[in-house]
Amino acid sequence: MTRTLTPKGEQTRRRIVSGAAAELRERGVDQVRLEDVMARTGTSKSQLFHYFPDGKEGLLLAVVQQEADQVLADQEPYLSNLTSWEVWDRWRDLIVDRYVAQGDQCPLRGLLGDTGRRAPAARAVLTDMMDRWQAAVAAGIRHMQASHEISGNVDAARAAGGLIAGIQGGVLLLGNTGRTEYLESALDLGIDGLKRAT
Amino acid sequence: MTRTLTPKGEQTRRRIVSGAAAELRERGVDQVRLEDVMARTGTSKSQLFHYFPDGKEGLLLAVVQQEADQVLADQEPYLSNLTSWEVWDRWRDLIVDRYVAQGDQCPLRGLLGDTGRRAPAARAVLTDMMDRWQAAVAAGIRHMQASHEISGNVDAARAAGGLIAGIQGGVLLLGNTGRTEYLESALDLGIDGLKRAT
DNA sequence: GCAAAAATGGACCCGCAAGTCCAGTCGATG
DNA sequence: CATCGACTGGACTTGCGGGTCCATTTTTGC
Repeated sequence: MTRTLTPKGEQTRRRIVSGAAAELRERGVDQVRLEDVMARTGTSKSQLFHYFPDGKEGLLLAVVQQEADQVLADQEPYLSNLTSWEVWDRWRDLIVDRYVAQGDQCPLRGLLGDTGRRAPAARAVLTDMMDRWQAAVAAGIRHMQASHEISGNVDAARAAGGLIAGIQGGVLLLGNTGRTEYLESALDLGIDGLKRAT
Repeated sequence: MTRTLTPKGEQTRRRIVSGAAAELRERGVDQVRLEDVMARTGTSKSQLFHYFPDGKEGLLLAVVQQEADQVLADQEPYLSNLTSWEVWDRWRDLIVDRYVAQGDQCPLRGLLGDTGRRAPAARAVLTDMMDRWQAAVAAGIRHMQASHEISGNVDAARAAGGLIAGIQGGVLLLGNTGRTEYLESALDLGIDGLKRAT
């Protein structure tokens, strides 16, 4: 992939990616111009195309890859240790806090809209992230089932999917309406439902 | 608003709006070109600007207004009569069927993404729709509470918001991954939770 | 220290799509 | 049947923004 990159080149490349990520957060996917990235990172157009021969799409992909990992990492250490209701509640609060603080600055949201139809590669990265996310939550549910705190009748993977859908929708509506209740309530409804599952 | 429109003009205007709506479904908000609408509706650019002096944005707004109402209308007669668990279940199935059939052709999804940041008017129409949607679901919850089939402890408006968030997220993920489980499970998790609420 | 390759600057090209303009036609109304 | 305003056609303008090119400077490896 990267054929020959000197230390200096690698540094510049990183600067471009993180600058593009910031620009993406502020302006949204289909509003970012290469010129914006250039201005913010102090680079020229030829540098952009030097490091990302596929142009905007390639740059976008690099950013998405980085940000997708970040989304999951931001949920630690709770996400990987959903082994008691206390942790579940902390996880819930962490998500709410994170997205409320972030507001409508989600760098990935644009890709989930129909902008992503044009960027299949970026979309694939996101689907992969969703899978990992769902798997982590499902593992938590199974753990709670092992300790008989969630009914064994619950389909862990499916319930995890429902919970994640609620989070996605909640974040989406948070960005559009500015109201946090959607996200909060979706999480509460889902988690409370699991607690009381028969 | 409409100053003088002869019957013929009104017909043309309608043809443009519905053609634009179809184009919107197929290509997505930020991919629709005026030229596409012209081709589909057999109109010229001057006609577009004759009926929509504000250009693309105005046209878009007209379409969104129409489609937003449609979203709610499509959920009838159940949405307005969530007075028994049987109706709730039918409503649930209707939503799943509708969006599965629709696939990723949701004309509004694009607006909910960050494309909507540029179109505040269109976004306002959507927020209004969400409010009406939430109010209808909340009314259903309150009705079930009156007949003691949902606990009085449940905050109806809040729970309705959570449910809608789940639907939104489910539809979003359906469009991206092609999997229906997110939407189905979000609805099940939410409705089952209401059934068992203490 | 010297080729070769990588890194950089910036001018240029090009296509696309929104929006403008004006000339011309149709249709309602007196 | 005359006239005015709504309606239509289509050429033209304009600006934006992604992508290309080449000359120049800097770094690397021998």
